Amino acid sequence: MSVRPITPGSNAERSRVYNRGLVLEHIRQEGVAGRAEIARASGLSTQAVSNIIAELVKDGWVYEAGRRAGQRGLPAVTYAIQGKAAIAFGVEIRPGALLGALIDLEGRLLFSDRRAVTDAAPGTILPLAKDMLDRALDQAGKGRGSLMGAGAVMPGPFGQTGLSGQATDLPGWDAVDPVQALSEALDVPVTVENDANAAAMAERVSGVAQGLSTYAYLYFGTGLGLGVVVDGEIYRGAFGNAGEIGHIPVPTPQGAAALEDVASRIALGRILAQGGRPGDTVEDLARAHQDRDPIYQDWLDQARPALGHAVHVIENLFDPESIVLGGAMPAPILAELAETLPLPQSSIAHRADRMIPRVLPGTAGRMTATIGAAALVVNTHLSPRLSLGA
Amino acid sequence: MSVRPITPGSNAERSRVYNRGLVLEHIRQEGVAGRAEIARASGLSTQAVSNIIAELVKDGWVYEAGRRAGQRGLPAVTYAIQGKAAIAFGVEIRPGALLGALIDLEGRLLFSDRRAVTDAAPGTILPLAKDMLDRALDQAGKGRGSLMGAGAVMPGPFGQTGLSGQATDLPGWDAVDPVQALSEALDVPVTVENDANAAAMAERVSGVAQGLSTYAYLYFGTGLGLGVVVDGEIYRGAFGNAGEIGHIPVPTPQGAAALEDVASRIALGRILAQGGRPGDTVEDLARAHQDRDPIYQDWLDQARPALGHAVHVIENLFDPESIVLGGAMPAPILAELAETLPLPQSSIAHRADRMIPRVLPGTAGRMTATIGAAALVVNTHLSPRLSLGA
DNA sequence: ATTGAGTATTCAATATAATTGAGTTAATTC
DNA sequence: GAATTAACTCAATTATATTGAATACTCAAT
Repeated sequence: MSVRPITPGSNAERSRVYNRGLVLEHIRQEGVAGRAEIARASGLSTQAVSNIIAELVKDGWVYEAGRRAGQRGLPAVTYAIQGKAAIAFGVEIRPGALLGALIDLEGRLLFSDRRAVTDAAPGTILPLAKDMLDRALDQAGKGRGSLMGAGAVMPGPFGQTGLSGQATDLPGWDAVDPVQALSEALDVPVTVENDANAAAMAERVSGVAQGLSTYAYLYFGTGLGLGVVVDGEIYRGAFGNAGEIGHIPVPTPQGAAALEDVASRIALGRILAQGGRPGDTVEDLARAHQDRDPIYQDWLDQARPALGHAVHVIENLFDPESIVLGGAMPAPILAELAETLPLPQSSIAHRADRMIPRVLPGTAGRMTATIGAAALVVNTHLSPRLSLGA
Repeated sequence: MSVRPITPGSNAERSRVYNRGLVLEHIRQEGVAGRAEIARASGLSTQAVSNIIAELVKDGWVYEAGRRAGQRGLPAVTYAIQGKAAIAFGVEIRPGALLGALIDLEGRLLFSDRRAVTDAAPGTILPLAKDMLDRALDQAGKGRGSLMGAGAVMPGPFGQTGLSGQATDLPGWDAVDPVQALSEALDVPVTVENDANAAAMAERVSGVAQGLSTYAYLYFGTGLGLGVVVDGEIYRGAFGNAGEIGHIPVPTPQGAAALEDVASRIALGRILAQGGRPGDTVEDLARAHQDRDPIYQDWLDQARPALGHAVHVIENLFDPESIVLGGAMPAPILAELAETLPLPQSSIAHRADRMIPRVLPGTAGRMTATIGAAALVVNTHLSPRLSLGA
């Protein structure tokens, strides 16, 4: 607020970055594309597209992918993205562990690792992260030249606007600017995000949301988070804290309760523990699901209407193309939820001409957010927005 | 979906439009501003800002507003917006009436009118609208040269993406493309929006949201709508139907009910009618409020927690700077609601360092959306986004 | 009063990248 | 085989932003 962020003006160079992103975005969405086709889609002249493509070929980001036949006229030379041309690193910092992942332009996972830590203070984490990046590059056989940057996932809230105020869950990080600390330690530009937003990006770069540009992601992590992607860009709100869906009240037979007290991973783990079953790990939950444990069924019976309510609210307020369910939950549970959620008929999303399912199961597992951290970087290059001054 | 909107590429001319908008936006927010200051805020060179200012002065959009003293160095020449340099027309098409408004760059109302119609079909409305525009220009003493464009408010949903599907509430408009029909009839570029979004813009151009760029607007119209403005731009969602807050379920003592069945203008009118009081017009409601009619009190008792719940959801999902209450409700009722709404403590918006109230009373009255229609046009010129291809 | 530092501004030259228009190539259709 | 259509290239032009040098004005220190 008080510190107004510089809204960057445009000039020739920034236009080029932006237009280059448009070209890449189009190629990615179509798989292969010709120059004239890209020109029509972007409103640029064919000459401009030609120049940009030439630059991209020179940089190795795209390659010639044959000619398109069938039509009249000169067959178009098509181009495709050279995934391995560029890579991005992602780290996830949690109280008990440091996770890392390396992906390429097409979202392929080249490396992943997990290190347990007893102390997540910057002094411990930063050198570990640098180490992990070096090993990742080494193992993937890549040099720093092709590294676009790094993303980091940390428990929020962190002050997007400089005014943090609230304490983070990570001891020792209150006084530290994570972006600066990580940029220096890793020696690359760093983006910091919360888990739900990062996971949402993972789905766009390599997962089930590849064809989508405006969608929501319900993330099962510690609690329940909502990542919203609008036109290929993460929606953060005025203070960077949008998507706090875990605390919204949902109706239950016992009266209103917070969504994440009813429908989260923690909620399931808790009632399993109350019933004398193990419920701490993803595997515990998977077993409860597979055995059709009556306690799991109890959770499902209360989680389903609660999540259905959440879907209703998300659909009516955000009007997304679809809602993805993902995160630290066993894949079969996500699939079951996605298939059997009670979807309100009265929602604006309930339509006959709908092509995409209203709810989609996304990537499951503990690495989702970590991969998402790396996906953040890929996304800025593949669908840039001028307003971000990328 | 199938029809991908052309994401326009950037070039020198579009950059200029965009940068020109940045300059205007800065001047508007500051009241008066010097060139070097604008250059710092926008990242543009002072020379670029100088050129843009020269152009704006030539066009009459800004004027020299004295020199800034007090500092060291050469006193900066400051500039301010010449409100009367450009105007915008807004129309609101309803089943029973046609409303029109003319505002200038600074949001001042130059003309407003209301014509009752028995038939809202295009054949009736279009000539009437043209007539109203001509009279508006005449009465304000303005020529068409200073008219930037027109905005129109209609009952949605209309297919942003070409696929309408759902019937509109306006008979005769199903088969017509409103943008094209109105553009031809009025002979200016036309933007079409729903009432809540338009009203939200009215608040930004001339109302209580002038300093805000990301906020939400709860619009009391027929039912209850939500307009969301993100970074100065209307949030529409993937299919143009975002903000349908009226149908989301809220807890009541009698179980869950749709928000607009509990807290809307219609709901108040209905229970007043059930109690034998008149409740059709805004004046009826104002009287019930002023007399502290027990039926009004009943409505208030159920509307307050329901709206409080809505505020909670909006705050946690959108994280706005503030939420504005406005529309076809008597101003005293809006003020009472804004003051006495139960605001959840658990929301991310509940913070010590907050400068702006969480809930603000906005413009009341039946013309809000009509003025908003005109405000849409002003806003595109005063805070353009390159992605919109303005 | 004089000097120096700091800020705003202008002028002229340069740079970047997009557009335009004419011409070329290669396929399909008639 | 000619006409048509579509993709593409080349060279020239254009729009706009940036850069660097020079100038103007004011406050503060000497």
